[in-house]
Amino acid sequence: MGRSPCCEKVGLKKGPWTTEEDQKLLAYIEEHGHGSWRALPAKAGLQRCGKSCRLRWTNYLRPDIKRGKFSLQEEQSIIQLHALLGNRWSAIAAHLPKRTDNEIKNYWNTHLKKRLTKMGIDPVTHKPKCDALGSSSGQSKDAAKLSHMAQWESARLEAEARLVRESKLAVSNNLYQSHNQLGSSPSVLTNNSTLPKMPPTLDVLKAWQSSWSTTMATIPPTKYGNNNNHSHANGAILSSFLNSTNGTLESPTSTLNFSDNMLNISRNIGLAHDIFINGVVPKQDVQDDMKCYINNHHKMVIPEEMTYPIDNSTYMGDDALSLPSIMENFNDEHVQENVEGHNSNLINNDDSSGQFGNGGIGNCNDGDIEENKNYWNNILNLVTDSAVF
DNA sequence: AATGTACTCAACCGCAATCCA
DNA sequence: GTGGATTGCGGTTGAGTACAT
Repeated sequence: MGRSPCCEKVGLKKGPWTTEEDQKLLAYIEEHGHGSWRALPAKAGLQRCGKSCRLRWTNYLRPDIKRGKFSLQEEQSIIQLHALLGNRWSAIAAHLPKRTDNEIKNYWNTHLKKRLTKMGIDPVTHKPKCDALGSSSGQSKDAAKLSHMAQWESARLEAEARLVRESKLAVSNNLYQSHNQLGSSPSVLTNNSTLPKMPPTLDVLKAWQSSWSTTMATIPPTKYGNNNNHSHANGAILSSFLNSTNGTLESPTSTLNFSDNMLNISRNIGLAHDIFINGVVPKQDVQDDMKCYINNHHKMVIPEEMTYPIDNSTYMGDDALSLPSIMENFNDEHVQENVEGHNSNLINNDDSSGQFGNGGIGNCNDGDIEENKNYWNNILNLVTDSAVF
């Protein structure tokens, strides 16, 4: 039988869009929003299928799209993210503001892939091609560790990307609602059926929490000590984050509106990320403080002998925030800044982030860390050099 | 100037996931 | 629980352009 076409193809135009078509589509979406792509072309007076309209909008006409040459930093980010995520362009795009997955994919295929190949680096594995056979057992062991780290980081990035997307959705949802409440010009947006659905935030966080537990449980017990303790600790911290919103999200009419909540939660995940992933470890009294807080507020007893997940050599000093102070600082004006900071951690080629070096991911020993650093530095240096010439 | 080749990137295709009645 | 509709995503195509011969 074959697959039925996504829409009636007879008489529908294909190929490049004309400026007139662009204007029609833009005008329609500006006035009505995009509820159903299937019905949109007819309403907008376009001889196109809905899918084509959606694509044109998401990849070209959307106002929040940056076009033009990729910066060196963007290139570096794409290479780093591709090494971790593979061809998951939408996940990569979530970390590159204002760039579409299609654009990144094209740029990778036409520029970066070739450049890496020229450098003798396999664009799929991101390893030097001469190492492709993985000759010695030590190398394959390292490769396995890196692969494990990549998988782990990949899962985290995916959740983070999803959170960012949902946060954006929530913000736009609030904007729509504010817009309507202000009694602006009539719009289809006043029709509830066309409003974006509230994201399943608690589900996301619970999935996140569960992913922490399961992933941490797979990490071998080297510097992390007892894995079970870690998954419990992570679960406890994240439970407290969940419970800090009383187990439910405030309604948009409460003092803390939905998007604020999203930002707060994002921020706390970012802070948890700093603590557990970036290896930022508060000193002992702050750790005790955290345990005490969890105990008092959530009736969860944290065993005294619980080891901190990361080597104390990465102790961050007196500026460390205790969990209670994190909780109590929900509404400060730096929330947005912090969230953005955490989201862009990966983009910064900055060792202080610890993402690719300083004891950041999983159970790296010093050798692994050095190797990772060297690997990335090599790639980035090569990219920088080739970009100059 | 004409022709061939390589490159770019917008757009398409089709599968998979998700939504919803 | 089910099936159709819708949306998201990654792979691929091909028209337009730049460059080489």
